[in-house]
Amino acid sequence: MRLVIARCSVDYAGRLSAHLPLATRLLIAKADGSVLVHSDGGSYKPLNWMSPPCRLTESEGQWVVTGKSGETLTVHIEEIIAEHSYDLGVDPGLIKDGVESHLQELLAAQVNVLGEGWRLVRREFPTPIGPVDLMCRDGAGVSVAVEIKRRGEIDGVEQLTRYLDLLNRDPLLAPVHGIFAAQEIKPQARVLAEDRGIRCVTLDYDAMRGTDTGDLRLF
Amino acid sequence: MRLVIARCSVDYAGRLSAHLPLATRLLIAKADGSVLVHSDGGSYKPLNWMSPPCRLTESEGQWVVTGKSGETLTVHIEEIIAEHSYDLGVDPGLIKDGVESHLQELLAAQVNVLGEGWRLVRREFPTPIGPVDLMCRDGAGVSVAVEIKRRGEIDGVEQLTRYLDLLNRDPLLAPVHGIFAAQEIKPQARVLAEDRGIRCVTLDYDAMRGTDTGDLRLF
DNA sequence: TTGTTGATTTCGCAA
DNA sequence: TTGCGAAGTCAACAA
Repeated sequence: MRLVIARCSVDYAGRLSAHLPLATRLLIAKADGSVLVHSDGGSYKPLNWMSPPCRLTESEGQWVVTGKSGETLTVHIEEIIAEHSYDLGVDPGLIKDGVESHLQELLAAQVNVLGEGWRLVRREFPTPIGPVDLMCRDGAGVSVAVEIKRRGEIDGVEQLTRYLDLLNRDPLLAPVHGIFAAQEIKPQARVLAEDRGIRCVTLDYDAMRGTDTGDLRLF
Repeated sequence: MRLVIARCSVDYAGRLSAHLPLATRLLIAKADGSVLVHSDGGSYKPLNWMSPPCRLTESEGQWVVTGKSGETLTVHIEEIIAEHSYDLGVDPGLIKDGVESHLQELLAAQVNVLGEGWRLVRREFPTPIGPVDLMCRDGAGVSVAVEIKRRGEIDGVEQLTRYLDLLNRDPLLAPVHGIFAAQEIKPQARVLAEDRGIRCVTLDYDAMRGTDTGDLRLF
């Protein structure tokens, strides 16, 4: 990995065009040929960059990085303030815990929190337009399709609506009710869901993780 | 901006939990307190990070970065291989050209390419659930709502469908037809749109930009 | 290889 | 401040 502090201007030509006026920035050239242009602020996103696969061609006062489909990132270097190079080796990678699939696991093990006497039919219930997160039957034996999101927005309601439209054409299943479950539900999504007769449930990840899952399960 | 090359392990605890085993990495501490942990590969996204606003607390062999809502990024530093510090100043920022709003401008100036005798009623035509990108009338005077996307996916078709449902309740406008226009339309989106009687149009940004009079290429 | 979905998305605009 | 849609989104996973 090469780190260069330089006064530079940058031009990108690809799906869009972008330009950065002359200023002092950090240039990172990674081992795979990718280049990042960072300023001393903003979030983790560089001001400009080229993703791999790509190739860096260096000439006097200019870097040209060419991407697979012809995009180019051109860095005009006015002055190099510092330059360092290090061998980092391959990174062992990130281990995550607490994403949407975990929510699905937890709720699948605790469908009783949706209502008295509910049971899980199956996770990832298949339909021609994709799998329903959870298929349940409520206390009265009525089918309920559950869509689980970390953040509940309109798209999720539309997705569940398409599933329900389809599932309700199956006389063996119909009527199929719907539940939209998320850690956080946006007001517009809630309004749309309830307007369509879909029940909204807010999930508490920490509470679900802490709950003993065995005590109310029915088989 | 501080650049540190170090053998370190990293733990994040926030909306999710994440862990990085011991390895050599680049640590970037920006002026606003944010911290980025980069490896020598991947894309522009760091392995782990903390977005501003946040605060970096340093102690012997350990950085603790605390975010506004209590998330923490903890970097356990085993060995510092190199450390540099630079004053970059404030960046003048990025200038972009070629995004969705430009597509809308271009098509608004060339609605005749959608059909003989078409005219623009207005851009950003207001409805209670948000503005329609373009409202037109075709050669026969029938209203047509146009939704423009850079990438046409199912969400965009759903969005246009909601507009059409609403607009067709207005007897002064009805019947209102729909056009889904994008630089690239996903097959599923095309099928759904055409199933609902919405016409799909693929836009060529370069051709539209190069055209004065509107010989837009339709595929 | 292609397509679809989630994300500690981030970012920008408007109400 | 909040909400919502766009992004050069990226990245993981399935078909």
